[in-house]
Amino acid sequence: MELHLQIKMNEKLFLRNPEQSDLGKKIILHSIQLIHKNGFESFTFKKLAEDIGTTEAGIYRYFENKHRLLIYIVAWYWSWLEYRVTVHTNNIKDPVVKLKRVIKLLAIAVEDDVKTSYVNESILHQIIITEGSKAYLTKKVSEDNRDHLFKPYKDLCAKIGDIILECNPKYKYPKSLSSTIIEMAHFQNFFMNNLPALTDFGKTKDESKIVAFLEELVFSSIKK
Amino acid sequence: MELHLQIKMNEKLFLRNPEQSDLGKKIILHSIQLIHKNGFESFTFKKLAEDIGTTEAGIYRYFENKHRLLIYIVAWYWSWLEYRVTVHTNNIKDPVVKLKRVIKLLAIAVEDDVKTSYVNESILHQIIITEGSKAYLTKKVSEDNRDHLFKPYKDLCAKIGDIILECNPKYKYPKSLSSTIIEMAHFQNFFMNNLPALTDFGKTKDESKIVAFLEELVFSSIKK
DNA sequence: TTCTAAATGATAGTAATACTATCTTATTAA
DNA sequence: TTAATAAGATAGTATTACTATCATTTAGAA
Repeated sequence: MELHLQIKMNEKLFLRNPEQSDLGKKIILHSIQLIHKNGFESFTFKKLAEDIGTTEAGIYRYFENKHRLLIYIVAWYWSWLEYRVTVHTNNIKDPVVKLKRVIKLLAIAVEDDVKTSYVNESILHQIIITEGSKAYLTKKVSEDNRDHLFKPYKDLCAKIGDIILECNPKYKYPKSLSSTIIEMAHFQNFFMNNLPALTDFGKTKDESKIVAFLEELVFSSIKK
Repeated sequence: MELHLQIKMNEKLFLRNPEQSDLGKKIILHSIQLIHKNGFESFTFKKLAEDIGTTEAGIYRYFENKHRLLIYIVAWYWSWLEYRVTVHTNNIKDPVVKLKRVIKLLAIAVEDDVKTSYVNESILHQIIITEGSKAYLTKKVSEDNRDHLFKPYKDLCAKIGDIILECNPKYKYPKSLSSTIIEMAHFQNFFMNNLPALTDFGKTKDESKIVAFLEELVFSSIKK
């Protein structure tokens, strides 16, 4: 049996659904590669079009602008991660074990997932680390939020917050701790690889150290 | 007695030192205002020049490009914050009290500091929250780091890390916890004001709740 | 199978951005 | 007083971020 994971995306993220055509899938695939290679700032629809072998106008039929495309990619990532969290915490009773699994899913790089052939999840993870917060760190954040563009992120945050509450129903900051874990899983990774003085992991580039740090941080906070 | 605080900035941050001329100070003052008003993405040297009443070329004599100017502003902010940390933790013996003061300095909005007339510190704080991480979240981060452009941030992180170690010399992650406090002081503020579902502070916009959250996070982690 | 609508390709064009260059005038320090 | 230095004025270029139009291909319904 071959599984195909299809993530339902908010219609406001795009002008034409990129999942429903070859060109659309190419746009996602190649934009992830290009952003990973050169960074979001130097990423343009022109370069993307050349990369794909189509024209700028072709891209604009799918996405209003490159920021919307970034939000799309980021939203896709968070949806996919929430799916993985669901799968990996499913039959587990102990919320502490659940939370440990979640931390690993957040902090450990993934292997490419065959189920979604037009997305390369391992480089996607790298992109989210460097570019993810740019999706919301803008003047338009409230407007975009009103259009529910950040729903996948908020859903994931809520889900992890619930697991935290399962561990300790009296803990006062489940959502803030949840967003802290999510952000720090990525930022500590970025720091480890690029500004190691901001971490205690040196240049080991060993993600399991981030996991250990986050576990200590989280469980000392929420223990009853 | 009138005090004038002069922060010595890394020479590589600029082409011509903006602190040493009227035009330079205007560039800093007005760029902070403009970035605050419209966001970094829509900020251009042309608009800045018009705002000041000079020409684009004039700005380019001080800063290579707008990203360098952002790094300058961010670096200035971290230097200034480290100075404030030094002042406010000076004669304090108890490292726990010190660390609490630091958390407040990080998380509570400042009033404009008369000592540095050409910088508006309160809106600067707002800018750093929204735009601060864009200074290093780029493809050039290693290059910029080699030029020591992030030294003020790293110095502050080290300083807070040392206070953490004073609280508990055996704590294993002083620097990572330090960078976590710094980043979360800002991110939780941004979330509270723009994406409140990611926090437990609602739309109260009450910074003291962020302080309470961070204190609980930090002190439960480092307690012996 | 044919018709029709939708998607794509090809091309052009515009305003703004991100610079660089040059020349002149004002300021200031030796 | 002169000689450097900073600033102002102006111009120009390549790239970016779009929008518009028309032709061609493709896919689905009649």
